[in-house]
This record gives sequence, C-alpha cells and structure tokens, in this order.
Amino acid sequence: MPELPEVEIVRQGLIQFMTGKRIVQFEQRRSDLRWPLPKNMPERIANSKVLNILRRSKYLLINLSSQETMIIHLGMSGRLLVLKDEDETTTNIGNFNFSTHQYGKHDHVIIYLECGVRIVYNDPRRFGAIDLISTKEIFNHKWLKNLGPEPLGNDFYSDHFYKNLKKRKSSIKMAIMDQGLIAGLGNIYALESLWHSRISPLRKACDVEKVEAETLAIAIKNVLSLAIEAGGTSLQDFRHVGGEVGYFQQSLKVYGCLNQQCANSDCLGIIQRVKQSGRTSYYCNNCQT
DNA sequence: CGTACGACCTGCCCGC
DNA sequence: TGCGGGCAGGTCGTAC
Repeated sequence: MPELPEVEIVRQGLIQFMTGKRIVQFEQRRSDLRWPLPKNMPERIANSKVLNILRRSKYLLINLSSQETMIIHLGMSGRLLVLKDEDETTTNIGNFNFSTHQYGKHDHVIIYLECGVRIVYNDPRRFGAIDLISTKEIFNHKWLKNLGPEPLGNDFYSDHFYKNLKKRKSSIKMAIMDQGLIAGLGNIYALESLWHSRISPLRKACDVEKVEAETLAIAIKNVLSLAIEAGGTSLQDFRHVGGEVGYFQQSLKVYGCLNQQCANSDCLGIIQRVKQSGRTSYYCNNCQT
C-alpha cells in the first residue's frame, strides 16, 4: 500500500508524538510479521528515547538514544496509529498510566511512550517488517544498502537515471519500480509519473530517449511532492497516524481509471488496463507512446 | 548480473 | 446465503 508519499506522511505524523519521548514498553502481540521480530527487541529498546525519525525509500528509521535504529516497513497493509489516553480507566505500566484498550487481531505491536501515548502497528496481511540495527550501521542494513537514489533528494540526477534506463531490457514501468534504480515508487506513482510524461508503461526502458528521461524524472518529483502535500493516497488501507485519509486519490489521472476518458484535455484516448509482471498497469493508449 | 515469476498473508468483492 | 476465484499499495528467493 504505502509508497514513498504515504510513508513520508506517517513519518511527519510520528515526529510530533515520538520525538524526545521515552519508550516505556515494546509489546509484541505476535512474534513475527513478515519475518520474526528481532531478538530481545523489548529489552533492547525499553527506556531509550526517540531522538529523531527519518525515511529512506519506504522505510521508516527511528533513531533511539540506545544508539540503535528501529526500521519499520509497512508492507502492503501496514498502519501506524497514535492512541492518546484520555479515558478514565487506566492500567499501570511502570510509573505510567495507560487506559485500557481493546486491541484488534491485527494490532501486532504496541509501542508505549511516556505521557500515555501509544503507537499501534496494525497490519492485516503482515507483509510489513520491523528490525533493529546499530545506528552507525544503518545504511549497511540489507534492506537499505542496495536502494537507488531518493527521487526527492539531491543525488537523483536525470543523466544518471537515463544511463541506467539504457541498460534495462525490461519495460520502463518495471524499471522505475525497481528500488535499486530509483527508491520509493510503487505501482500507483510509477503509473501516474508515466502518464504525466506521456510515456507508455509498456515501452522498453532502453528505448526511452534522453529528453523523455528528463521529463520522467521531473514528473516523478512532481507527482511525489504533490502527493505528500495532499496527505497521500488512501485507496483502502492507508491512514495518517491519527486515522485521517489522504486526498491524492482525487488527483490520480490513470491508476484505477479503466475505461475513463484520458484526463489530458487535448486527448480523446480511453484508459486501458494490462498486466505487467503480475501487476496491473493503467495507461492511455493514445497519448502515452 | 538482469529478468521473470511464485511465494508470502488476509480481506474484500464479484459471479454463480 | 455460501463458496470459489481474483484482486490489492511490496519485497524476497529462486530459476533461467
């Protein structure tokens, strides 16, 4: 579910509740998500303070005063929700009071912070993952070390992007969803970026011209930036940490728009749907070539 | 090494 | 109403 913009929205939401706060307890309501949770996770992070929260691609990086970093990936259906305790009934955890709360069966991990705030990790499909690693080793972590440049960062250059596309025999759509080539795009934003660039997702990556690669690089930055400004895309599962939806689905031009007229005002095309490597693609077969 | 595909999981929606 | 099939924002391991 969550692509770069949604993870960024979650990060911005978590910052205000977690930064500078002490973790009083880490509760595992099951011992595995996609993989087993790290050994001794509760003991290793208990009593540490949250220094800051960063994002790399679709991963959240929570830096702790214990000199370790918690890495969280939301998979397809993961959510992080903030629970604030303003109820009457409370239970003591250490020196802190938390109201009693009915957890759902997909509430897998609860992070208890001082001041009665809890962060709930909910993930029906359990494709998400959590790990803990020494902060100074963070970018050697196997999940992070092979990621390509951040499209909104300073080291995403369109000439390098173009040269990498030239090496690929796969479709342009599969190429830009390859996290090693460029980090953070998923199915929705890959297709939206291609629509704005008027490039067909079916085109071979190596056939994309230099000027088109430049257009695509700009479109990717614009689409991601606008999606973040709109609070992300909430098709089904995605929510902000306070439960709010994002509004970028109103700005989607092709994703999910099967049989609709192309949103380009000078185009009379109809949006098509096709499978590419098992994933659904949408595109206009008139203006996207 | 690049590429393609199945696997991992649950819930929901559709058609019969 | 119930059941089976297909679908969903992602990533990894394996086989060519």
